Amino acid sequence: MPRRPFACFLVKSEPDAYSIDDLARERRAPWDGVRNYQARNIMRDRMKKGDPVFFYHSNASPPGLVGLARVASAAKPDPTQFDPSSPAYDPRATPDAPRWWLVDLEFVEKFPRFVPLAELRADPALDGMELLRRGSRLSVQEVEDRHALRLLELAGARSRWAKRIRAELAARTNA
DNA sequence: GCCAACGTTGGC
DNA sequence: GCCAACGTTGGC
Repeated sequence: MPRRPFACFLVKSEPDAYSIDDLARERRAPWDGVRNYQARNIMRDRMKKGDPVFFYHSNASPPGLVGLARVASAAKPDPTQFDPSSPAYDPRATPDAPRWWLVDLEFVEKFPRFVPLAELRADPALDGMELLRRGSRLSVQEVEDRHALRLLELAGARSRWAKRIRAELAARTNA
């Protein structure tokens, strides 16, 4: 039984709250505190262990694409929803009926080239990306193959794993 | 700091 | 089910 082909994703984070450097330091982190149903559904239903995840800095100056991570776990309940001392506490959730889900992310690389939002917007190859939609606020998004391939090119991704992903995306996109 | 766009809540 | 009010996101 062949493994499902990977799908690509993107997460946004405000670097003041949690940056790519934080993930680089921690190596691996639960992507907790997400309180949007669409974003939850993507983590719970779409992300699989081993999928590539682009890391984007929002509310930064300038905002832009900074690195690459990888889904490192299956989806599981977000423990912060049960913790009254957490800002992400949700009194409606119970361990028997969790409302919010997360996956763990692991650090892969900080890109050699930071790609500012303005450059992403100016690139015709990225037309149609969720991130670039007017008024888009979704903090966990799926990324189409052709867009993922372009992002890896623009950022000059150089990790061995990124190169493998890139080759596979190129093959898939041409198929 | 401003403000447009968005998602959620809650009255009806 | 509608929709106004509200809080949040995030670019600029």
